[in-house]
Amino acid sequence: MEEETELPERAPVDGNSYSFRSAARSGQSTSTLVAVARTAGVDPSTVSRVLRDDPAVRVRPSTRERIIEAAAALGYVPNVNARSLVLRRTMTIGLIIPSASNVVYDQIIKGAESAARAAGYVLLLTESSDFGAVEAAYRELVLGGRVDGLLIGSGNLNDSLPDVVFERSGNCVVLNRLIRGPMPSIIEDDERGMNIAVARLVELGHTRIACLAGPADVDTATRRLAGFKEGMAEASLTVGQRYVERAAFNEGGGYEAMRRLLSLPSPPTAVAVSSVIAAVGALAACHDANVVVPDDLSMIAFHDAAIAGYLSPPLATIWMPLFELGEAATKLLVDVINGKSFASLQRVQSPEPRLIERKSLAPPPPEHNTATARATARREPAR
Amino acid sequence: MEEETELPERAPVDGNSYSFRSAARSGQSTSTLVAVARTAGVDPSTVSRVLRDDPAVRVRPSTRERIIEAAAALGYVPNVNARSLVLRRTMTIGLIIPSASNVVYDQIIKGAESAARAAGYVLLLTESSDFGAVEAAYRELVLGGRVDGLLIGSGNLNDSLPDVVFERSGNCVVLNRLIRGPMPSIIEDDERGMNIAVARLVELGHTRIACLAGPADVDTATRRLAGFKEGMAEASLTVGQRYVERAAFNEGGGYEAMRRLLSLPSPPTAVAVSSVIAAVGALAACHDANVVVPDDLSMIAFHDAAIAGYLSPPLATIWMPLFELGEAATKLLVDVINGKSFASLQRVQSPEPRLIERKSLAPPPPEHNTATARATARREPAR
DNA sequence: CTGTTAGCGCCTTCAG
DNA sequence: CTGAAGGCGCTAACAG
Repeated sequence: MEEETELPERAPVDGNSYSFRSAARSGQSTSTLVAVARTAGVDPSTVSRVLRDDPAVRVRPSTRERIIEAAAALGYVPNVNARSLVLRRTMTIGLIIPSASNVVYDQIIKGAESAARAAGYVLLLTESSDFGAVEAAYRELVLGGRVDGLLIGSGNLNDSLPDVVFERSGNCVVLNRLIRGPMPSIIEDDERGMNIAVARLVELGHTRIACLAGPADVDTATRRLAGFKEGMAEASLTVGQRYVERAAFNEGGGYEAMRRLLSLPSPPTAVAVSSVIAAVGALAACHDANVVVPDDLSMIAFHDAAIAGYLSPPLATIWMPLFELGEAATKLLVDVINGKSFASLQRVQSPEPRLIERKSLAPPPPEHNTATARATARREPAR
Repeated sequence: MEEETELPERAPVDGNSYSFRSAARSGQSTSTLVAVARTAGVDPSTVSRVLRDDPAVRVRPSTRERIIEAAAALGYVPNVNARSLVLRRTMTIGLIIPSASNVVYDQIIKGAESAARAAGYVLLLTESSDFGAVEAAYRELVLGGRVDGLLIGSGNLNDSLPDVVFERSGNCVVLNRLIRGPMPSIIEDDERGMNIAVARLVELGHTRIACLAGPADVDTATRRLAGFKEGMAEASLTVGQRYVERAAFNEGGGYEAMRRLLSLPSPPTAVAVSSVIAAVGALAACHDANVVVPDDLSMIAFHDAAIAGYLSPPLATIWMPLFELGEAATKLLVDVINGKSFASLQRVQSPEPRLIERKSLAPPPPEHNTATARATARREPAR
């Protein structure tokens, strides 16, 4: 079955230096509207109208055909810059996110791309994490006329949105972030998701439930924590003294925070983790401390991802409608761009968050077992 | 320590419908070159020259200052469409990749972005996995004049590169893929990386070494497999009958392939996995089959990523210069765009691939132990 | 129904 | 050293 596609075993490297200068060197299509018009024997404006399916024109079929043929023959592709210049719109939407390699943003991107395409727009992705970059992006992209609007998925609450953006405050939608001010913003029901997680842990019989929350300056983290507390209150449970840990949304953050929770005099029997990636680290901390999930500790994480099903044990998660968030944000932005009215704040409520049950969930261990396990755990050396 | 940033406990949703139409509705800066020229009392062309630091101009300082001030006061941002139209270059590079949420492409993107910025370009990211999309992207982006060139990181060997792209064959660089034809292409030394992995396993005393390779139509997978065989040959080891598994580069692929390897009559004592993500699945398969890594089986994966350090056990990897690949590809493309000569095929050779040692590596188990473990393993139920 | 004209905002020869 | 003029490729009123 080893059908190797033929390839030099070790391809020649840095060989033969070419220096071909392609015809289309400047990167632009060589044939223009006038070229097409000439070969079709009509006026450029007619070509423009026909090629754009301008409804306000009814050329005779033979002419239309001639034009289409000429365009095809010349490989004509309209120049978007010229078009944007006169139309004053680029049919491009900018999306600025902290990091593309993130299961969360991946789904958001796909949703945004889908909605953009449906509305006739293309997406221009930019990575950057702080609002300083947002300002730069706003200038370069929106003010520079490169895009018609901007989806902003970066930045945190403590940063203030750049003045330029606020002053003009047009053509922007903030995504997955709650922002004060006139700018429309669209988020998920993070509280609801966390409610569901806590409710499940309560249902299993847990009372000593911890929350491995995200950083204090990220509002999704704050809203998830609020949902956690809400869920605990609804179950008439108190949130333990040191049962709320703030940590970065990455493996290292989850690892360290989990270590702190496990070293508590009276550690939790369940933990709701604010992010799948942090949960990977949290699981690692459990392994290192000989704490068995779910026997000693139940774990559930916010946001579902393929990897969750392949951890040890497979990790229960809360699925959130991230694709739909990307879609909704894009639709909202398109409305903004077109001057339609819109709600200043929206939550994506459907499909509903749902629990993905996996093996990391179990009833709490009998009391004495737990104490013993933890005593052992605390003596384990650090990683 | 719970410094919650103030927020409505549950913010009002879908409330007050705005319909403000911002001043900059069309998304473009309102102030133009002529506006700046008027308020500065000079000619537009002078403003243009000063603002671009045209070396062929020495205005008197006072004039220059007046211009700069006027531009700042009006918040002037040049319109890139107009500029591109006349310059015939957009200073934008398109990057087309299968999926952004991939630790591999993440690093490539960051490298490309860095090099692009350094050369005065911005990156336009597009996600799509097949060459059909590449064709569409080439038309829309390159021929449409939206970008000056295209970095192509998608597609596989069995697809043929679209005719348009081949005919024009300008302003494109293929990245992480080996392509026949005139188009420049830049890759990593995948063979070398795999050599290192095999060498380490051999050094530990393994002889029954398997390769969990990627799909046959992806050339990186094929090159890694070639490196595997090369490494085995160098150690005078034979590659076992069924010791080469082809699987998708994802968790599920790794899981299934590993299951097949473990169910072999005489299973391997070590496995080199072609991708970290597949390795996550492979590890899960081991857990499910009660095969202990590294006691029963050593594992090493191609490409390093943060998550590798937080798996159970932490997974040894081969680090590859992916950031540098992105950088190099971008520099190459910039050369192509500028008509400079370039090598048709390049390999990124520095920094060198290196082994990241982690706990998934150990000497092979004593012979009889292994047999027993495997007999047990085969009786385990499927996940 | 089709051609004519006038720009969109900017850069770049040219004169002055 | 600065202003004037033309045009990049396209679309959108206008005429005809």
